[in-house]
Amino acid sequence: MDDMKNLTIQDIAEKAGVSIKTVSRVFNNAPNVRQQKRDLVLGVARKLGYRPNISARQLASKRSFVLIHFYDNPNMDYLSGIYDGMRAACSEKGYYAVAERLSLHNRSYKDSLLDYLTRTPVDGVILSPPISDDKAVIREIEKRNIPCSLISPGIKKRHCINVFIDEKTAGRKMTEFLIARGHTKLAFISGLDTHTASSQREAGFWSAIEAHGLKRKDMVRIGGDFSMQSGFAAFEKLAKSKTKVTGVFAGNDEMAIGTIIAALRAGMKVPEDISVVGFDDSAFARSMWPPITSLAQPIGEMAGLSAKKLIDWIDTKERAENDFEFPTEIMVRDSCP
Amino acid sequence: MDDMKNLTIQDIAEKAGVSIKTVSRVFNNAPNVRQQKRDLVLGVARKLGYRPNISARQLASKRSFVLIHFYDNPNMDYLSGIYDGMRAACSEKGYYAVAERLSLHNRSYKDSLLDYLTRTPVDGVILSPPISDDKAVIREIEKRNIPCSLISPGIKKRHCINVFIDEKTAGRKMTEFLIARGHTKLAFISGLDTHTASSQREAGFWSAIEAHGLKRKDMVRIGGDFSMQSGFAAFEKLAKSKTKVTGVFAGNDEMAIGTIIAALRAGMKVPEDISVVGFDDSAFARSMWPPITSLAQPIGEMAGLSAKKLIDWIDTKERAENDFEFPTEIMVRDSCP
DNA sequence: AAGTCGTTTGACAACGTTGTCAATATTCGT
DNA sequence: ACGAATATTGACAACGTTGTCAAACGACTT
Repeated sequence: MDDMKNLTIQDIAEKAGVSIKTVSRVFNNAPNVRQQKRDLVLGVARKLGYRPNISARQLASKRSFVLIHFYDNPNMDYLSGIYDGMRAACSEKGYYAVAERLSLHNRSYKDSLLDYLTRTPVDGVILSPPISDDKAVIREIEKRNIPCSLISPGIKKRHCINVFIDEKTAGRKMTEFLIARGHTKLAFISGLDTHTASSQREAGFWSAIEAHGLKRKDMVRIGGDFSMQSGFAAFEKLAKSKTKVTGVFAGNDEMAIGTIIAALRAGMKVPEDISVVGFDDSAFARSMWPPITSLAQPIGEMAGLSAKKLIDWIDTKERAENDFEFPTEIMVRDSCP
Repeated sequence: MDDMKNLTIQDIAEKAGVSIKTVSRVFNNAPNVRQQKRDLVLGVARKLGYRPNISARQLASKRSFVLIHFYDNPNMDYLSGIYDGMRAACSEKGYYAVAERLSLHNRSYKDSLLDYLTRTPVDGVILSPPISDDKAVIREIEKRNIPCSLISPGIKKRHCINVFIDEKTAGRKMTEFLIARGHTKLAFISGLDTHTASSQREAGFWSAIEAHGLKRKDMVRIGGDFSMQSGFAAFEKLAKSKTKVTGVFAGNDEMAIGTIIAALRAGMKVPEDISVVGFDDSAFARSMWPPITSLAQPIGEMAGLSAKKLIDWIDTKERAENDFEFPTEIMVRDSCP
């Protein structure tokens, strides 16, 4: 079964009666090929099941056909959403999707970035929070003229593609959801300060409070770090607080889980005694008991669009648009029904 | 910064005063190169910072330098352990690590496998449970003469590399741990039946029960499916059971988490009222509250060895040994201190 | 009908490695 | 010390694609 000789551009050229260069042009969507020949070549190629050899392509064109996603936040659910979206878009265009962790805590992260970019040339880069806000990283990429797309950046960069949701509106929407459920004393558990989106969500929270005429002093603001642990700790602080909140807005699902577990341990019922909402709509939010009401962003589509626009940029060497906003949706579940 | 001309084998050959073929030999660890020249070439290459061009290498050698890990179980923690281990071993040898989900539930999974193997040639394959027990998948890989390594296979295949822990002994060890803590009425929550390792763990459980003269009727066996949900359901069944167990052995950490959450909801304290142990030592086991006592297998090392042996096999075209057993360790935490 | 200018096509040389096989060193046996 | 055998080296042609540049083709103009 191993003897199936692989087809080359040569074979297709012969069968179609054109030069190999024309076949090459067709497969690269190059301009200046008569439609008739294009169809002919495509027909022959499809019939024979030809696929261009990647290595030869890379070697000759000095392009790698690789898009890389640098991340730091190890939220697996979010990551695999991005990866899936990237891959779908990439495979459609004959590109490869790669993911690489870049630890910002690590002092030498810049070295590893450089090392990586030098070692394995990449044609395009996607950055997700918190790296999408790291100026040093962005500068290095820019310096090399590598097209770059930022997912949910705190500040949109005009020389990058920016793909995002309106974090503030989302935060506000979620808060209004709690208010609409009759909660008037709320807690907000923030994420890390390095994560700009987190503060925007918080801004949305306060804007909802204000818009609905609720009192700021009925609100409790707790600093977390996106970890389950910090959600747990947040509940402990809440329990000690004089303000008895009935609704908790956690900056992400993991902190929501921590909060719920702590509440259960303290003998409270969720959502009867306290309602909790999360953010990100992760798998755990869905499989937790009770399942957690959470704000979903179409992260797969966002990453997919990132990849697609990046590929356009690489192929045409220019960008049409820069900014792409995506809608969000509240997934209503038992933790705040 | 983009103008740094990349070094080629040619440059190294000139500086070292040898032919390009000799440089090539050195970088491929080919035999029949005098040590003196080898050192010379390596020295020059290191000084200049030369790295072989992957594409050219692939093109000329008709090898892809890619090891792929096919998985189905989407336990992110386990997966990233495998990925990290693979990557460390791969990058050391100039190989690439790729991971690809192969959904066995999906009727067309075989097609996607074929599609994948045809599209992107791979030099070696690593399969993890439950795919490491899928005869059809293994057969397809074998048919193409692609070296293959199985992680924790139910049945060891003699034409594959097998990397595993002694599941039965591990199950027994964990059970004896519970018994040593004074628990005499136990529950075992099994995983999916398709996961052979799970039944072996269970066998270990029963063998410990027998060896310690405990009564089978004091034990409750509950069928789960590795999900948090099923751990939750398991506790509900336990609560209804006439046998009041004090120790629960969950087949993996997610079920352990489900069980604990259900116990908390029912107003029980963990570990005071009921002790729970898990399996896999996942990140969630560590960050849960209480943190979960769990059995750790060195999955990263296992995957690393898989990759290393696979590469040896690819490079030398023959296998030395087949089977590699790894030790396990109980990570004692608060859920059963 | 000839000239002009863009559009389409193709010939052929890269790209940076490894494979093949012949040439040259080195070692060994006597 | 002399072949014979073996270990080491190198020249050069692949590998399958894209880049370059010139040739051929069209459609217009005049």
